Amino acid sequence: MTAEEPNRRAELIRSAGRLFREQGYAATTIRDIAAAVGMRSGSPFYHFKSKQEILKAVVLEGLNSALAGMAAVTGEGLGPRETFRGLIRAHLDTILEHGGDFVPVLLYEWRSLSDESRAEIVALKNRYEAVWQKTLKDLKKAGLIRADAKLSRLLIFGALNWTAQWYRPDGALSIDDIADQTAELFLCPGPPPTSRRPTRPAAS
Amino acid sequence: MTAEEPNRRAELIRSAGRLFREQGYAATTIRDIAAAVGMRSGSPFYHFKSKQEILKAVVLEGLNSALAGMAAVTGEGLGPRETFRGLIRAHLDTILEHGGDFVPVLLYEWRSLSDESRAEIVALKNRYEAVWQKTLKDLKKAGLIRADAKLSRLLIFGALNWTAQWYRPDGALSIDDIADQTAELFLCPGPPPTSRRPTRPAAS
DNA sequence: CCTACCGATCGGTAGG
DNA sequence: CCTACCGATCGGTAGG
Repeated sequence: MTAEEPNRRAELIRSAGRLFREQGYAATTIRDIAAAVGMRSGSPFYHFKSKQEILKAVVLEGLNSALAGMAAVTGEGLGPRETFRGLIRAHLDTILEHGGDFVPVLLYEWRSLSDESRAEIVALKNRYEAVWQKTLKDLKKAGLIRADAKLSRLLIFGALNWTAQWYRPDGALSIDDIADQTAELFLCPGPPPTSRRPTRPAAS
Repeated sequence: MTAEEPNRRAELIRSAGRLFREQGYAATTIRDIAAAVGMRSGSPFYHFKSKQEILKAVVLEGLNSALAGMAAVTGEGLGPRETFRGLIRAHLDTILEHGGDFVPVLLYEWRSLSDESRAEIVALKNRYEAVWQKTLKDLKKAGLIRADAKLSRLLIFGALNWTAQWYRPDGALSIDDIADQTAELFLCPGPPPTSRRPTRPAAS
């Protein structure tokens, strides 16, 4: 019995994530969440103090999986170019792979978090963005990226996060396709980092 | 008295747009909207049949202003390169300029629309996207764009729509800056359309 | 457009 | 984790 409790809690988080993503936080009732895991309306409060706590748990789940995916990339000791491509791929995986409801909830229900929850989340979010920012700054310093580092990050995040709205697993584009083309878009043209070619002066 | 009714209705739409954007549709009450324009809770129903109708009106407002901005660009008879840049600028204007609450509501409250409202909206949305798609196809055909036309549109929409989350009028980047750099990102490098240079074969 | 109100639903709790 | 329930709020309406 006690061994099952973490599972029930995890089930609630997973179901809540899906419902929050589909309907939004405010439009999802405790009764919806309870029914999705076969509980009665009062029972989720055995696992969570409030509806807000469920939202926070969902968002934390998304943030932690995003940070884990990121750590797997940065731990490989790759160069900035490969790190960049790996971060894109990891970001898309976190958002798009089956069960990827948590990060979209973070993105689109940010305003529904209580001030206290938001404060707790923001530190993790900053850590995530800081790693991206460092990678982009390195790329910019090496002349491998076209736009400004900070604007690049914001535009990339937008492009990637928006995939949650149109990506279909059975569509024409695989996650890898999207990752590759997004990376190429932001990187300066030219072959892999073997022969580095500095900026060519503009020919008249 | 009768001359003021359209104004009151427009006020309701504007206030509802702001509230929907800030709090989300489900979390905004009729009482919130009424209070924002100095009405009592029952009075908005004199102007709208239901809360859903208010949402539809807000979204239609956003879509129509987006289509108007687009028409102003395409009506100038510009080349594909300039049309592209103009569409980006118009899109950002619609989202970011003061009072730009309507389109973000469309983007983020899409799921809150009733099926009937959604069906009514989707035709306009398709028109908007079709113009973009045609411009991008022309650019691709002319070798002026890097990625695939359809993917380009989806990535651009993502990058542009995401600006609603971070753009600040008093920030370092103007709307023009963002428009310029986004356009340059997607366009093939090279000087303006005077001397067109075809794809250079990859040097070893 | 206001007053007064209704039925339904919702987050949350007590007590087991 | 269920039963039974409460207070509050919400979308919407009647009648003026």
